Amino acid sequence: MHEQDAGLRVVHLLRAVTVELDRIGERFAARHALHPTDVRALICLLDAARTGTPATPGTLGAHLGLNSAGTTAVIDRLERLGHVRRERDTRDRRRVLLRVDESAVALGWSFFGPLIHEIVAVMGRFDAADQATIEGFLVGVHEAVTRERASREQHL
Amino acid sequence: MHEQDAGLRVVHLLRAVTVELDRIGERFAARHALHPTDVRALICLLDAARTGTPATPGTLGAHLGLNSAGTTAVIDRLERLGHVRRERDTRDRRRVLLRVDESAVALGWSFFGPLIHEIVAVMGRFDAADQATIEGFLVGVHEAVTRERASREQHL
DNA sequence: AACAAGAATCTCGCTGAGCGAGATATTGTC
DNA sequence: GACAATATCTCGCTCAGCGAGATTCTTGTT
Repeated sequence: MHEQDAGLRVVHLLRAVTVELDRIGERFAARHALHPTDVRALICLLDAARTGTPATPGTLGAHLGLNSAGTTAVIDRLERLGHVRRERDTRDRRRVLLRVDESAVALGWSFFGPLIHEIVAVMGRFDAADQATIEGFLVGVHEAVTRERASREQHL
Repeated sequence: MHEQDAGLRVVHLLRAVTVELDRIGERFAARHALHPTDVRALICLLDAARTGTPATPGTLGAHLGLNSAGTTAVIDRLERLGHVRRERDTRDRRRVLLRVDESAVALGWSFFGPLIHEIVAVMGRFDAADQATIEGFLVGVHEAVTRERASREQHL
């Protein structure tokens, strides 16, 4: 069993996991009258809420790769469903702050909860040293993939 | 450092990697006048070609989660760009076989090549035992995630 | 203070991806 | 040969997202 073979298998596995996660996201979207983009937006907003970063249409659009018109449309849809509220920033009154509602948080947990549980269970099969190895590998892959993307965006 | 913390961090890492891979796919699509769906279709067709499975509009549509009309549109676009050819199956003349062109294979390598190289490099930092651990973990995650998706599709 | 330049968001009209319904061609079954 | 099943395609429609520009507010300059 050569290292390179293991590398190729791992690439395939990562891709397969990615595909499955995407599909789950799509299913989830369909079940809640959302579009895949809306789910991505919700995840982004929940992340921001969790880390305390203020979210605005501008930051959201940048994360999603949408222009301002598309971003407005996403927020309109989420607001109509009651997952998000628009609030004028009192400091800089050009800006709009996006507040996620309780329903959005609950929605997020119903999406990620079972997934987190499953993966924590898989991790539970390994001892502490192996867990550290796995985490180190994923950190490495994340860095490598992020670097790859950055270099591709550069010579655009 | 509790196991559960490691589990959560790993979940976040996997999600981050997924997001990055998706973005790379989108960039790649934009650079080659393709839509994200077209890239997914190409990957699907290349996989089929590699494993020798005959690809048809029906199987492709099923993999992509599109209906027949949408599938026809995807194939039209790929055919117009010269990446795919339609060929009537001589056995069952209702069916159309999808043949990927050389250009599509080259396109696939230009997409995956650097990514594979990066990840193989990350794997190279670990010894054989750790590589086996990593692979085992990813297999476990893949199974878990696939099971999750299946159970969600079930009670639809 | 008045004004220009810039920033954040929204509105309008349009293109095109993907859907539903139905048409067309081919195959296996009775 | 009539008929249901299967594979693909056509047509018309909806709506996500884009480009261009309008609107509202802020900041720096004079």
